Amino acid sequence: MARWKPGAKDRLQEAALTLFAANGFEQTTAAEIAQAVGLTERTFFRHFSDKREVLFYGQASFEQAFLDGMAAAPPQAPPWDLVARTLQGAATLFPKERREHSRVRQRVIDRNPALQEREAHKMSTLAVTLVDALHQRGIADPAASLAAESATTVFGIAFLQWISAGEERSMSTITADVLSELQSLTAGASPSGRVAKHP
Amino acid sequence: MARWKPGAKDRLQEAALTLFAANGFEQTTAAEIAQAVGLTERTFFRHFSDKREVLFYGQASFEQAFLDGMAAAPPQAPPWDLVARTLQGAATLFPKERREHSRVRQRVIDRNPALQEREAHKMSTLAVTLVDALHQRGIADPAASLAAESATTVFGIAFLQWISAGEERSMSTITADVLSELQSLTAGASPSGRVAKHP
DNA sequence: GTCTATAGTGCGATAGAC
DNA sequence: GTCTATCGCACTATAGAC
Repeated sequence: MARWKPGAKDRLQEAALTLFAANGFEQTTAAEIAQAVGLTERTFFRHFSDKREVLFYGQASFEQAFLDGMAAAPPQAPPWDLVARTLQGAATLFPKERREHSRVRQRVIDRNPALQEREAHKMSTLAVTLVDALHQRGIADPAASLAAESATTVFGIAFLQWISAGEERSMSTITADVLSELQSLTAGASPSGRVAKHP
Repeated sequence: MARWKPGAKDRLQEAALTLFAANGFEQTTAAEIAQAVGLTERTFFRHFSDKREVLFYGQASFEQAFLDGMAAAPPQAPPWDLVARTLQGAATLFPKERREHSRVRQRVIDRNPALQEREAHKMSTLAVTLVDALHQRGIADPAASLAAESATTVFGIAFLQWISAGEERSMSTITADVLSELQSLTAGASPSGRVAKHP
């Protein structure tokens, strides 16, 4: 038996989500989270540079899924195709089994502005990563920036739909739908007669 | 003469920007900012709920300019027209005279992740405000969300261009350009032969 | 692992404006 | 007298330095 159980980071993350969901983010101290898994506050901050990060670590593999999707496109693919591919890559991160976990996590974030800030920042960090990848494919600005931001926008809207109550469709189905809605929107008219009709 | 000079909030903001630009955000304490204008740390936090907020207060009037632009559109205007109008409203906030101030502020933000988080959050707050306004015009989701996010995306990209070195065009010219680029992008091909050509 | 600075909060006191 | 801006002090948690 090892002196320390492995996976301290994952256990801290799990305990943190549970405590945040039960008692709220601000009401939970870093020391409490650490104690819950038999570690000290100091160790918590060794794994996570700040308290919020415990809910967001894993950004690298998150971004990689988007990049892998983009990489699956042919070299000369136009930007709009790359957006679609990128979203297909992202969808692989969200299989059915993760839906409930995602809902819990989102509920915690929704109740705390500091966590919303971090989430917004992680999305804009993702956009920067995607812009770089698009530049490397020879896409110039502002097309590259617009494509990258459109991808994160569509992803964000699709994700909220995916975790909404009663939603059954897969993430990849939803991202494709939202993406085509964006295309319709910019063409000057929404599909399904949605334009300017009062509800 | 009054015991307290009026406009303490504005004076704190001005002093904060100067100190942040000179010494960096983290190296500047709230107490230093307060002292610089003859107040105490406690008073600083009475005006600003947290240290970052000193660079972001004024969000309400910022958002109002977007809403005013949207309000100038006819009642049955399609979402895409509303995006364009919203951006025209936003552009009124950025006359030539503000360009240099915006550059200084942005340089401070660019050098600090915590400030980038706040900025990202303020943009997503703006998007929520715009979604509400679109809903009130009878635009349904996901069109409303996509239109709101597209507006903030175009604004953000246009703003960075507006403050870039050597840029002379007005904000409203740039937002219009970026918006039409987005339209071209979603149509499947970028203008000016930019697609998939290596630089 | 310990020590410390800073952010940020709560509450009571004070000093004018009205 | 009321109202509001400020101050002063005690306090906790975060986060980084040593």
